[in-house]
Amino acid sequence: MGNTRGSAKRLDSVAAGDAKTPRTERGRRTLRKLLDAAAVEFGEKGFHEASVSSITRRAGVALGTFYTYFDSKDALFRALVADMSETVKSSARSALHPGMGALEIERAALAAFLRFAAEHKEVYRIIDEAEFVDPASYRAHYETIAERFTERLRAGGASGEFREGLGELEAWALMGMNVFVGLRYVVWGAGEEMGAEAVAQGVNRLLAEGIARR
Amino acid sequence: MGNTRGSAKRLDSVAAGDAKTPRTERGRRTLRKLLDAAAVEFGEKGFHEASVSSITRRAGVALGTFYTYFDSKDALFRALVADMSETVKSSARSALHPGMGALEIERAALAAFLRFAAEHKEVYRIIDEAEFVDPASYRAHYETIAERFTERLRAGGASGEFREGLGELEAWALMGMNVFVGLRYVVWGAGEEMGAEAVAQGVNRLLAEGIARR
DNA sequence: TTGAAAGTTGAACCACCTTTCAAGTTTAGA
DNA sequence: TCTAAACTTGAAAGGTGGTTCAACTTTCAA
Repeated sequence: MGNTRGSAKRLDSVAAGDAKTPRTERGRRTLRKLLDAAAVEFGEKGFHEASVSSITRRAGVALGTFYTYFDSKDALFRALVADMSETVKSSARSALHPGMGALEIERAALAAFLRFAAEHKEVYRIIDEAEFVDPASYRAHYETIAERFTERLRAGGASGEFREGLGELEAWALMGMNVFVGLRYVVWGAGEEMGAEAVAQGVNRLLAEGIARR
Repeated sequence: MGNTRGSAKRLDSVAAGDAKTPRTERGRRTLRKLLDAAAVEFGEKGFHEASVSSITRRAGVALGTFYTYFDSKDALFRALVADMSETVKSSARSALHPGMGALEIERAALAAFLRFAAEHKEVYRIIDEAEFVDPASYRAHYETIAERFTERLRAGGASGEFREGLGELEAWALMGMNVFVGLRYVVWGAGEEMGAEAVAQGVNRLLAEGIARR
């Protein structure tokens, strides 16, 4: 996980949530170390197996320092989920360019999501575990993404590229496809078999044509 | 959760896994009480919040009795996941009748899955949590189901109802659709909005036609 | 009827981990 | 330079809850 640039923005969004805002440069560095260490620790062990002391050890700070920045282990997890949820969304957004066709947009968004997941496998796991540790965030995460899908489906309908009447149901179906192929081919299938582009291509054909013979 | 009939089979499959087989009728009753109580407890609180003492309290037996039947809290969870995974699969199987068209089979399987999920919401949660408590079972569960999907897609291709070349990728995509619409419309959307049949119908049309305008 | 195996009981043990805190160090602005 | 605020430290408090165990009760086959 990169540090030097771009992390400023991330720190903001985290601090806005459950972290206590540091007031010195040194404090910001320590908070960053804790967040990075926590992402690795939660990704490897899951929330309950992860321990605060192991996170601080990884971060190279004393146990007590943790509580300067977070009220609890839960608060850290919430801050991390909020941050990652934001990152996932913006990674998909950044793949979309004006002038793309509606179908092409879906392919590009999935490919971007898969590439992102390949680089940050821990994100998959942490967001999934939010279902049990912080259900409200989990729900909010998927509901927000489903809204994006719904908007794109409606836009495609309006432009005449998609059939009409597509809505929330289809949005959830598409989102589920994307999540599951990501789990299977990116998180589990470590690099072999199909790459992000091939998977996105196959799913896109399914979207375009369905499975029935013409 | 029913007890009197059918539970014999369930007990077998559980005992074959991580539970110690009872040798008397009384023992079988106690094991059943523990399993039923555990399903409720894990469903409500999740694995980590659930406690062995609360499960035994619910079951109306003493704390120590638990360890007559299970080596650990983990072993109980594994036994439950194995049992539920089996139940989910057979509920889909039982919805399929000879003479159905390939597309109709997919609709019926999804509708059956959704009806089952509506009646046993705790199953959804417990299997999902297995990703963190018992990853091997979680993976095995979805891989087995994906195989069924793959077989059905190939059969549909062979009979000329589906296009050819459908395989594992499409199987995971379909499975993901089903799981996510189940989460949204059955587990979260408590009864309102769309019922199982309507959801299955909508998803089926997506499968048949895709989303592109004809 | 009888006794050995199966099952039950719940207090106590114990390992683990989150959280606190008082004392010390560093930072940054005046 | 100086000092108040920010930050760091790690030992220890405090809780939780899984697991053990030895004494006791019930079952069932011979």
